[in-house]
Amino acid sequence: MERRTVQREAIKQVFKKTSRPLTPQEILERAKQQVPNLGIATVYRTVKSLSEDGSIVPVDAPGEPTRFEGAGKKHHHHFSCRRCGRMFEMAGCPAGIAAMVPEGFVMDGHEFLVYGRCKDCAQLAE
Amino acid sequence: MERRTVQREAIKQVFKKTSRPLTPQEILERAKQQVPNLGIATVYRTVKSLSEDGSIVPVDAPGEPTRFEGAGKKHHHHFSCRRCGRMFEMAGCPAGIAAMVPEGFVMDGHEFLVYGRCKDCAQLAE
DNA sequence: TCCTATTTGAAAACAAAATATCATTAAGCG
DNA sequence: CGCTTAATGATATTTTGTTTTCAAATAGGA
Repeated sequence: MERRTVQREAIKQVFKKTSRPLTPQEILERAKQQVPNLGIATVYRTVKSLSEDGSIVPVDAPGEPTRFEGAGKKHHHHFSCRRCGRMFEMAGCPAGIAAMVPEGFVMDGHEFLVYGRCKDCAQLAE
Repeated sequence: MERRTVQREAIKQVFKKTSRPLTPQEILERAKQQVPNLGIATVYRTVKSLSEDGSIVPVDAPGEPTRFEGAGKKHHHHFSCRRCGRMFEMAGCPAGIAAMVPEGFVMDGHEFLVYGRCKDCAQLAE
């Protein structure tokens, strides 16, 4: 059976407290506040099992490590900040997607990613 | 000065003949038809210089190697086939993007990727 | 044609994310 | 409280894409 450990609980808490998708490293940093000597291997193991049981979902972006966010959210997309590298949730979905699909092609999913500066970074000069 | 070699010319030809984005491996396979013992290192080197002089542009997708396509096309997006792994060009752009960006965030680009079956693969059973 | 600097191909090296290994720790049932 | 075994942490290993190295080949000016 799966044992309840402080490490696993700490990682679950991180997802409860954060709505934006997190990389394994970000998860590690946050969970370490509860379990200081937590190892990255445990993060990867836990993230894998949470992902398999469906409580979190992977969010992939080009050239970046896979991030994870809590499952069960409404369909949404993401904003990737070019300065701080963090990813944020964006409500809604653009229109007219189906019309773009070429004749004969069958769509079964889509991904939309906006790049720019997040609220914090937009105010900074450089 | 930059020398004109059969390898470089063969790689340039590949981009002239193909409109969809190609991975370095795909470029290698195609260019090998002209230059049989072409090496992958030369493909990477050439792709890098063509990319720097602006004649081709990188196309990134999550979890996949960077692809490249000829520059100077109209704004467009891509379709990624889940079965054969090839990526295709899709004309147009969805509407209502700006409205999705949260208050205070500044957008400077976006990426849109549709997944499914390409025309060839849509007809196949499995 | 000769010469030199650039380019090439093969293989080694590198980078970064993810997974595996293994001795140690500890969850939780009896 | 013991005991068994899953979970952990540190580290090694794997994986995959890309870059570097270096001897050999070659473009192209003299």
